[in-house]
Amino acid sequence: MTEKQGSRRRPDARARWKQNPEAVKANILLVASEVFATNGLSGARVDEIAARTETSKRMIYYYFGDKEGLYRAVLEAAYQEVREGERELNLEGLEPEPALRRLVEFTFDHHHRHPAFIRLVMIENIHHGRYLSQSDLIRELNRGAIENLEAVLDRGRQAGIFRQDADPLVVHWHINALSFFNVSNEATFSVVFGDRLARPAGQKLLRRWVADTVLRSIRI
Amino acid sequence: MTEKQGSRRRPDARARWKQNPEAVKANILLVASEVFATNGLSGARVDEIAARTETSKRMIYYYFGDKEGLYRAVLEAAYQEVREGERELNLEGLEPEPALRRLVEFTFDHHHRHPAFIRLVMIENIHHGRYLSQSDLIRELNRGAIENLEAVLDRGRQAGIFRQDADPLVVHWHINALSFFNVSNEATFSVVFGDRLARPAGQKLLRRWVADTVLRSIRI
Amino acid sequence: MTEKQGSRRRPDARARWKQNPEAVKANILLVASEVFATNGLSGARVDEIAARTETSKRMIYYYFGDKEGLYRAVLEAAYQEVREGERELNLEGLEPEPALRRLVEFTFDHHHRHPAFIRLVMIENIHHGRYLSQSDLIRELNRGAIENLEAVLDRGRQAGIFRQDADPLVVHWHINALSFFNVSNEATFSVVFGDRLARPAGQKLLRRWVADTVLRSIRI
Amino acid sequence: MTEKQGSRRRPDARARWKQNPEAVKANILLVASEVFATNGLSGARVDEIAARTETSKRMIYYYFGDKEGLYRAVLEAAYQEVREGERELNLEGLEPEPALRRLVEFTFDHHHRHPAFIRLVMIENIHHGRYLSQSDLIRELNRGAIENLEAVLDRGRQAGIFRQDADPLVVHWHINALSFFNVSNEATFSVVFGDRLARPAGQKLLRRWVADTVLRSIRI
DNA sequence: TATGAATGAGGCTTCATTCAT
DNA sequence: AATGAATGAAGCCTCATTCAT
Repeated sequence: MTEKQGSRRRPDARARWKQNPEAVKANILLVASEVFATNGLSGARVDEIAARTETSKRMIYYYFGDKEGLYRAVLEAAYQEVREGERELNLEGLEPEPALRRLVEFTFDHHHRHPAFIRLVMIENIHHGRYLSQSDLIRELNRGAIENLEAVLDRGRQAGIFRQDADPLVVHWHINALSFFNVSNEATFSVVFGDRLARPAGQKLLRRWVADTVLRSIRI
Repeated sequence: MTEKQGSRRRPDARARWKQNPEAVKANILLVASEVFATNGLSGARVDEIAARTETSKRMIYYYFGDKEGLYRAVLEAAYQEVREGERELNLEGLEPEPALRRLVEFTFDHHHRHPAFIRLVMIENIHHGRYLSQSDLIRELNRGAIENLEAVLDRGRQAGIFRQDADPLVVHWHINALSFFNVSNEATFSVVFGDRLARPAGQKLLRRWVADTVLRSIRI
Repeated sequence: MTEKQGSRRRPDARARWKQNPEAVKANILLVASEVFATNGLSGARVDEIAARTETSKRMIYYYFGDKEGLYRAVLEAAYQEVREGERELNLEGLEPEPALRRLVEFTFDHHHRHPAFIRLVMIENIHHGRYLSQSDLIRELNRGAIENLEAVLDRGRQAGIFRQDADPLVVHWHINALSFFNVSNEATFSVVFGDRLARPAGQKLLRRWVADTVLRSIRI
Repeated sequence: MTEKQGSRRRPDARARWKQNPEAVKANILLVASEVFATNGLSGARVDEIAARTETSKRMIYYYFGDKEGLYRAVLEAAYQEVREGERELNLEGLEPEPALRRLVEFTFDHHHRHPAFIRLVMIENIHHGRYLSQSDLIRELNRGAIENLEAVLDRGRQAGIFRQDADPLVVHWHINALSFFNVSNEATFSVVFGDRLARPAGQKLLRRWVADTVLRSIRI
């Protein structure tokens, strides 16, 4: 009697994925994210993605249409995941200076911990932002980032410790430029100038330098 | 008889290239640089490079071995050209602060004017600096950059206006990070946050901000 | 409980098809007929047929076995529909000449009004009549056509106005050749010689020409 | 000495084709013509064409771009070959009636002897003349056909034996319709009505019938 | 030194069909 | 009777590279 259950669902490894579209899609996205981040859009091989997946190449086309569709989905998922991480920051409870320092350090650490995301953004820039511009979702996701920062700057200005002309977009640009470059250009920078800044001590130094620099740039 | 004449009396545009290996190589490099910068290493097509060249596909293989060899040559040529531009700076004649500001502005402008070079570096980072690390030439080229900066910082320190702990490598990193990101991430940044900073007024604002920021970061 | 209600109270458009095998089959045949006529057997896509249907792809296989089975069914249905149209002609009440003229004009008009049928026959000829020859039904359907014509010719012969050697099969061939070609080759003929004969005035001209020609060919 | 020749050109079977673009292209076209005529555009397989060729699949793409490009080339070559056959007719030396009869019989025989061409035209009609309309060459080729016929009709009219209202385009249409249908619909016609008309005696009968019919249709 | 022709390996994608529920 | 998910085989095409002259 209970045997019936057994015959109804094979509990083998493959069957776990089958008939579970969300899991299959998530699995494909995860693998594709790695492969695209490692090899770029034209460098990535659909065959390699499929091979590292729990499912087949055919399902990639079933769910994502074509290679570009998969790349777009990977890009959206990456931005989404990243922005979700930022929600937990809760800068409102801190004084302006500590809040800003925390935001910088968070961004620096975050980019450092997510090189695959950084590489996807680099790749997307190689493609002139063509695929990103096709996504409405991503534009929305990023509005919030500026608003959070603006609130901190406002409080700092009212407290008389931040410059009146501090431009949230410029400060956001500033924080991201340093945090992004730290990861994106690590390879060539290390080849040319040695890896002193890439090693733990160097990263600690840079992290402090970046936070100090940003604060100095808007302090009165 | 008449055939020989025919081959001798063709001083047309194409013929000028032939029998002149250096010119042929330079022409190939110029075209390849554009194509690689636009499409990346795997995205570039040897056929497209050959078609846009004054010579034939066979010559690419003759002079550069294979696609990767051509890419390496393009990379070396790009770094070389860029570093040559920096020689004319002559910071020695200026006071430390103006000298540093000039260096920052020069770097910012330089990167802005050479997006193809920036893109080649981005592409090389996507490839983990693999091809750059094969080039001895490039490592040498860049030592000088640090030395120039170090001299300025030394003078500033001795004049008592720059921090004692100002690290030339970190300052170089800092200047480059901001100037590089400005070009490398223009596409995605504009898609997500609008192109206000990418337009002339925005670039002017950023240029000043970057110079101010760098100076503030090392001023006592 | 509430779920059962949910499934019972859905008398919407789609549900009307369900539980009614004949309607489902007819719907599939209608759609498949259009798609096969437009794209040919190998050019037609099962997915497209399914998508334009009120039901699902699975039902196509359930009712028709495979793509070829569906094509065969479409072919049979098309011939059947066409022959049914011919029943209403009632040539017996007319004198031989008017009867024959009416038959020609009817055929000409009929083919003109049923390009999808013509195209299915063209497609079947591309396939060397392979699928048609598998259908016993179709052979039967067509015997009648000859018999009708033969009766008219007999009456004309006995009246002394039609040639004694008028061969019903040849005359049938003749009528159909002209009426069929008019539709089947319209595209290429228009491309090469212009569409003068394809436009209404041209069709009127051809219709008369065809009827006249056929009559002249068997008149004494 | 003469050995040098031997070492310069390997006279084996494959080498005959190599380095001889026209021969390679002609070989591909010949094979492709058969395969497309047999299977249609979507039914034809590039792999099959390549396999039956003296060269490789790659060369098909080298010379013809893609499957459709090859199909277009086949179509053009087929029309060209057919029209070249018509040049030798020389109707000017004959009296109007014999000239017209000869033209009809020639067309009838010609279509009968070139079923592959007929099938290509059928296939092109299935595709709504889409590829034919892309060819400027083909339109030109066919103008001549009408002019030849017009000259014959003119002479007949002046001799008082042909109808004044005989329209060259309609007569051309008429001749072709019968000759074309004879080949294009042989398969389905035989399936439905038996192959009496398809066998030699039947073809002889039809050939005479067609010529008689056309002459009757324009005789005064 | 130079060129058009040639190529094999592998890339992306689509197809008719079947499975699990 | 019905459906969305799944699939293997095969389709078309492109790539970097080499050959023959």
